[in-house]
Amino acid sequence: MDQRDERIRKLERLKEKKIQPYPYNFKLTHSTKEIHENFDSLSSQKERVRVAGRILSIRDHGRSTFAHILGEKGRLQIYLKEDRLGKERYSDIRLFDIGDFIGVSGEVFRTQKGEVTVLGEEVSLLAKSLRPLPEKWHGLKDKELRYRRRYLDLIMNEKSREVFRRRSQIIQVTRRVLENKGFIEVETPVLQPQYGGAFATPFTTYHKALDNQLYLRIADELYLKRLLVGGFERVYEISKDFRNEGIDTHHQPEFTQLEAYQAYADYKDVMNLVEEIFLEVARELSGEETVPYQGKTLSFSQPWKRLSFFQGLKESCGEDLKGMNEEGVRKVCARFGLEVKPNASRGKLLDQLFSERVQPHLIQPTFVLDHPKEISPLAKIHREDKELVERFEPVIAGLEIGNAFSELNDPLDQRERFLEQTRLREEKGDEEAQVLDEDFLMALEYGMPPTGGLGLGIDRMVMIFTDSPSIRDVILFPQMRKE
RNA sequence: GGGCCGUUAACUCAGUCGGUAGAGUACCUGCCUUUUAAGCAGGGAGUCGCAGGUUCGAGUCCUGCACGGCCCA
Repeated sequence: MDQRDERIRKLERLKEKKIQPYPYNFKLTHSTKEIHENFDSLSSQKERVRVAGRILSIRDHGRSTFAHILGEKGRLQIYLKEDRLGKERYSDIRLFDIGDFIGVSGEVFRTQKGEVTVLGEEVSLLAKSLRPLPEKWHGLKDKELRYRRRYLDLIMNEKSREVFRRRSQIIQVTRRVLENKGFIEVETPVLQPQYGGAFATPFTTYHKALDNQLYLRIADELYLKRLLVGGFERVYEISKDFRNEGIDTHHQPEFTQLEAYQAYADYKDVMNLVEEIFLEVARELSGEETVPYQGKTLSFSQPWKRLSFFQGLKESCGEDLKGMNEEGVRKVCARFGLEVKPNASRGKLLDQLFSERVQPHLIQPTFVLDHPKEISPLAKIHREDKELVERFEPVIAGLEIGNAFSELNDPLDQRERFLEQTRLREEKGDEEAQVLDEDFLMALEYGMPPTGGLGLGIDRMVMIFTDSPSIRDVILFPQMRKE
């Protein structure tokens, strides 16, 4: 008989004793944390409290029993004695198991060793658990189990609970910064007849009634810009995007992104916004402007370092690649031993070179700016250099955290850029090349104000602020292969 | 995609040279009314990831596969 069978046997015995194993509610007076925080007044006034939680451990001493329960805000010890509960009720608790939810009422006291404890006058079963929890001392370590059965990870690992509390806080502070600046939160389609706004392979799906192929969005960008055409001046959306790509420590096919668009602003204004968001989050979470990450100390004090794309390459490669043609860039890649695709365009090669040679060394928060035009089809031409665009990517701890532009609002130029993408798709077989979107172009032709736009990868941001080495650690239910 | 490592009881892990499958926690029975990984005594618990192969004999050696982790691309 395994432990599950044993618990089902107890369930039967509970029913024989007319004890409902799954009652409907329980009125609480305090959380487990509040019992600890208000212990002095609760004990001096002999106040009767009602608390609830999951049993984590049981220490049976015959006619008395200690147990720890786990509430959302932490552990609390309870003490049950035969002379308090009565013989009959006390015998009931032998049918309780680690993992069960119980409710307890009684007064608080401190044990001889000083631990805050609730002395139970009444105890009731709130939900019977049929499966044993992982071991109390070592907890749940197996990463696969932690991801696949996240609920067990959350029960057993306080650190994991803390990551997801912080995730909520990070998003909350980000929203607050935007709301304080007058941004409004909007929602745009997840199911799109035409995907766009990023270089990525989409997931496709099908709508029966419309008899349409639809795509899960890879970005919110093109819809949010339509809202700028529509007259909203500050909009943002925090939502899931979907990219049909591989999975590794920095990528998940389903991830959360913030996108924000501000009319009459350019990319320099957006840099200030990014600095402000990160600084606020850092202050809120740690009370400081620095954050530890994987053994390093990151400083979010303003202003961040600024490094132009080609300057970074020049320092790394020892020569200026700005005017260099595709063949030349390919030679540089070869010189540094990069494995490049034979059909990669000049832009792709430059991008790969930067990602592999420069980006990993950018530990402190850095804006990489002024990218080549050909890898930035939605960004406006740089006001001082027609080969570049006004774009930046925030890089922290070698991780690309986002992407931002002075948004391209010249509809004729935008059409040209889309056509260039189409050429890359056809001539170079670039499957991630962007798709010409007539409906979006039409919107632009009605006129979009000058706009600064931002995309921020929320999951990676949470990694930074929770000192997590893998994106899987900050997503509650990461995608896994089926078992 | 490539390399390395892992998969043994519900959990955390041992398992030597190929020779009867182990420990701690958890579970069950008994004792114990302020314990702290409570304690004491006794007991039950396994598709050794899956499929082949070598062998008198495989958790252990070989091959393939699955899942996971780390590193590289």
